[in-house]
Amino acid sequence: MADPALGGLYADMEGRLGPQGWWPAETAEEMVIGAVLTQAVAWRNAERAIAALRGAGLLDLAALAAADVDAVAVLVRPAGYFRAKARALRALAVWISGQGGLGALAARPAAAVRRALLQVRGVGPETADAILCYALGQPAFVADAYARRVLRRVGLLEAADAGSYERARAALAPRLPDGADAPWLGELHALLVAVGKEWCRPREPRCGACPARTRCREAARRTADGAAAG
DNA sequence: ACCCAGGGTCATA
DNA sequence: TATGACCATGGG
Repeated sequence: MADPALGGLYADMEGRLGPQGWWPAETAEEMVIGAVLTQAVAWRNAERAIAALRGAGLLDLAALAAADVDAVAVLVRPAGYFRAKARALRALAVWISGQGGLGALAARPAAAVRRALLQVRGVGPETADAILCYALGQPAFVADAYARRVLRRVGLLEAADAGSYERARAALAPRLPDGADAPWLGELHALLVAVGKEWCRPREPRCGACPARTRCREAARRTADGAAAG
């Protein structure tokens, strides 16, 4: 059943932080490309790779599907893991093109599309959910590390559920508010990331909700606690 | 010289 | 199912 606290948390974060404008991409295809490039890397670095692809005329799926993997690898090098990401971009572009493009995928059942996305090498659960939510308009929640950390901190996720992506996703799915659509879930995720970024920083007093050696800032903690109370 | 960042794969138990 | 090694660049 729906958990009213999730809606309250959303409202409070939105009121404090305002619209986050995710996903920062000009087109749905660019969003898909960015989803791969930002894996385990600061968004700043993904942006450099995106700019390089744009400069080479490779910022669309049809072009990537036909491009040489090694040439793509050189371009996306600033995003790290460049060989793996070049291969993933090509595999994803080939698959999506073969399915008739993003428009055709958006019209298919989300669960089936998710399973298929996970078969693409280089696409894991988080990337798949991000694509579903931000590029395909499906009501998918991205239960990434920031979201899990913040939701656990504010008491909306048990520690055991916050430990892994799939556990968190399974625990949250039935509690999403009725009518939680893609724009709402996308904004919820963006807000959770914003709070998480502000909340946990290096070289601050230790925070139990953070990864080892990560420390938290007191002011941001009040923001999160306030959001939990609201 | 570390530690971290908008993950995922693969081998292993 | 769940760990651990590995992938690689850029910023603090």
